Amino acid sequence: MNIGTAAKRSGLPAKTIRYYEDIDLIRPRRDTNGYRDFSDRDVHKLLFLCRARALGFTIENCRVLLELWEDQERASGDVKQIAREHLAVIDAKIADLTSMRENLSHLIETCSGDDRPDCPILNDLAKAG
Amino acid sequence: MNIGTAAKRSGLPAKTIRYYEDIDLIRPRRDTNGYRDFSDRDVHKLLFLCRARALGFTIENCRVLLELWEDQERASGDVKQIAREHLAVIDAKIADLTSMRENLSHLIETCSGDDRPDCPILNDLAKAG
DNA sequence: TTTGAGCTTCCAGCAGGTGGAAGCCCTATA
DNA sequence: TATAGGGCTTCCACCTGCTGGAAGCTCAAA
Repeated sequence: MNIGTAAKRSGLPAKTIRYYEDIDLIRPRRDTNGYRDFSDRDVHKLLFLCRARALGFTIENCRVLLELWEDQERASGDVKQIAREHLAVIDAKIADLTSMRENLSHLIETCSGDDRPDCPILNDLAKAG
Repeated sequence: MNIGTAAKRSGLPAKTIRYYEDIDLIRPRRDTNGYRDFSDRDVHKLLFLCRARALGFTIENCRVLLELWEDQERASGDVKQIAREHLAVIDAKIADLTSMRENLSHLIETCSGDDRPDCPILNDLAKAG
């Protein structure tokens, strides 16, 4: 099938699929006219990539996960290890954002938000270290 | 003062400070030898930027906030508006990450993580749409 | 045959920096 | 006074993960 069909079936934009080929995540065969020709297996891989990316795995994570997926002999422990490391990264990001959120919402609460110039948000950003 | 000193005082790497000059966030004057010469006010701005970035404001947000900070006449409502919009962005990111986290930690829980090949994490990533 | 959609490649750019090379400048020490 | 080092300068490339657009080919329908 052509890239447009593969895009529809996998949920990824054609541009992204070409990019994934560029960085060697997938290797669809080519028709005689030069068009990419995707097999069902290719689409399956693309779906895999789409889901893994939606879970926030990096491209390099995806590359390894895809290899593990294709390796009939792999141990599930290897996959779990990657997933756990990724979970730690997500947790760190959540913690980071939550602390930002608390700081910022506190600042917003203390700001009158009217047309007077005094503003605790700016004051805080500008305060001496 | 030289860029090294400004870097130490502001907590920003010298490279980042040069970049901020490049994109016109700051305009330190120059010594006759071509070296940047930072005033206390410049360092104050850099600290402001450092804090605002740590709160996750984009560079363009920072540009506006810095202008508002320098404008004695500005209304605190303008600042509050930017802050509130940014809070909404943070909340969306937290929601996103939290949902990822839940999916992933569920997958991890169901994975035995031993040396057998059967792995629910990969199965889920690969399942038919 | 012509139109229009879909495909190809390649080049550029987004955010927000970071790394490195080549080369000047300044100071301390031998 | 020569030299070694560290800090400064500019410029260019690279990072992640795409995305947009231009130029040009191919294909199917009218």
